[in-house]
Amino acid sequence: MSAYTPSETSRRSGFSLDTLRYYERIGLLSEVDRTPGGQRVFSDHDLGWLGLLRCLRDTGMPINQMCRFAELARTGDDSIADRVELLRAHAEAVEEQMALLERQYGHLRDKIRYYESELAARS
Amino acid sequence: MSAYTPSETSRRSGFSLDTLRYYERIGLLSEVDRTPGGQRVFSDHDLGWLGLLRCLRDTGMPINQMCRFAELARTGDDSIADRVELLRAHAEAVEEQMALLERQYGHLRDKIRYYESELAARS
DNA sequence: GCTTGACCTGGAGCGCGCTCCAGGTGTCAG
DNA sequence: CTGACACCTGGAGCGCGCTCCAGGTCAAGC
Repeated sequence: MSAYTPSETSRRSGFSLDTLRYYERIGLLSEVDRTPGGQRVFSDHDLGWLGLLRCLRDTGMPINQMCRFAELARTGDDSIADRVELLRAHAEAVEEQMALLERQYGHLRDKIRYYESELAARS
Repeated sequence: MSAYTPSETSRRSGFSLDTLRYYERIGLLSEVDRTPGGQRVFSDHDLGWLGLLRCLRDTGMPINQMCRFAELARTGDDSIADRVELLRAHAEAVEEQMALLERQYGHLRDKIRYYESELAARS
């Protein structure tokens, strides 16, 4: 169980220092350990959790939904069923998002091809 | 060359009335035709352009980049090379976005599977 | 002990992309 | 002609997700 400074945690998680503090403030990150002097000390467990948060953020989950997830996680094992349900719903949303993205990416490629042919015709 | 009311244009494009007006205001949508009384009349050409805007928005292009694209489009055929370059750069960004999304979707599925096994073990 | 740089807090501010509002005008069916 | 409803303008406001700031404290190397 290693200990990490705030800046190292920032580097490893990809969240800025301000964002880490913000996440703690809004309850996304619960009660990080402190030195006697009050500076934060992050654990491997915190880093793991941050990794999950990053995954959720990158897949577009809004903050308030992540807060609900965090809240469930704090209530212990009894909430696992609820958590898995939340994640499944999110996974479905992500699937739709990917489908839309791919469809629009196709249109984008079509448009590029069209412009390229215009370009060729003009030269 | 059909004509469309604002509300019909909204319905067809998926942009709200306010958004259509906003887009015109910031130059994303240039000089929409008007009735003698001053109400907007959208053309097939406008709808086509809105379709492109939708494609760009759905793939995450920021507004200011779309404005630059619109500006190029207004300058005529000479800007086609610049436009295609802009679109190609964007397409690359979209590819990265899709790759990240798929990677994180994988992690999400892993997490769900992990929770499910926890759930099974507890029952 | 002193310096330096990382870190602390509470709170204000920001950039984005709309969205809403008030107060007025246009259009069209009956 | 009238009523009802769609639409107009300029400008303010909002929700999100951070980000920045001032003014101070802590920790570690010399």
